[in-house]
Amino acid sequence: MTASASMGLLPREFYRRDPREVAPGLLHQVLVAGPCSGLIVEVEAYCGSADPASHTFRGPTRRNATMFGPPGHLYVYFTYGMHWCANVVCGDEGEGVAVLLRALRPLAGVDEMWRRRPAARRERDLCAGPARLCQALDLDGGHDGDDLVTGEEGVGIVAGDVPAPVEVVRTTRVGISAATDEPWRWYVAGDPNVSRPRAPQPVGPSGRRGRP
DNA sequence: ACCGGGATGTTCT
DNA sequence: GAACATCCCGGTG
Repeated sequence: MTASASMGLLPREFYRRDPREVAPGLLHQVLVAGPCSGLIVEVEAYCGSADPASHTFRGPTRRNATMFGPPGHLYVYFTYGMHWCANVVCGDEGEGVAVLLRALRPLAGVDEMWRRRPAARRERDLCAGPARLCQALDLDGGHDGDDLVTGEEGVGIVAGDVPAPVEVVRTTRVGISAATDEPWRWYVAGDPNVSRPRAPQPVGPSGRRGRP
């Protein structure tokens, strides 16, 4: 993959915006990684110094260097001692903002995804979750910093030939303990590949869940 | 379906 | 030393 425009790769300017704008715009675009690809159906925005849940909230570190770099690159990080997660760097260089890719609908290379994810039981489990999609598409620290615009390292995002989603749901983000009220998660309504159909409900004083 | 617990190690305070 | 942008498995209804 080397000829960006001819392959329909999204241009640098697409990413050079607030991640809360980019995130919903990524729904129904196609993430390509080597022989595999998937339709993006769930994303979250992380907003740098304005966002206590963002890796870049406290400034530059070794790990988050890519996120402070130019937009349109992949930021891949390791967590929980065993999982990788992939983001798309947004905004301008130095802002430290990005969009986390949380779920895909498998399109191409599905056999390869099954091989890499023996724990999956159904096709919709292959890429339903940020660490699952990285496992399925073989994204790890070796892809941190890869340029999605040139596609030179084999990863890119191309304009989907599927129409924009009919209905998009906006909720709070998943799996964080800070800024839990910010509605910076978007997913395609009704898509079975979404990792969690609902956002987690707040836990009340009784320890019980959900609605009073 | 929904829950709880364990795995596992890097990163930053 | 604590936290962690998670996942999987095995329990119970």
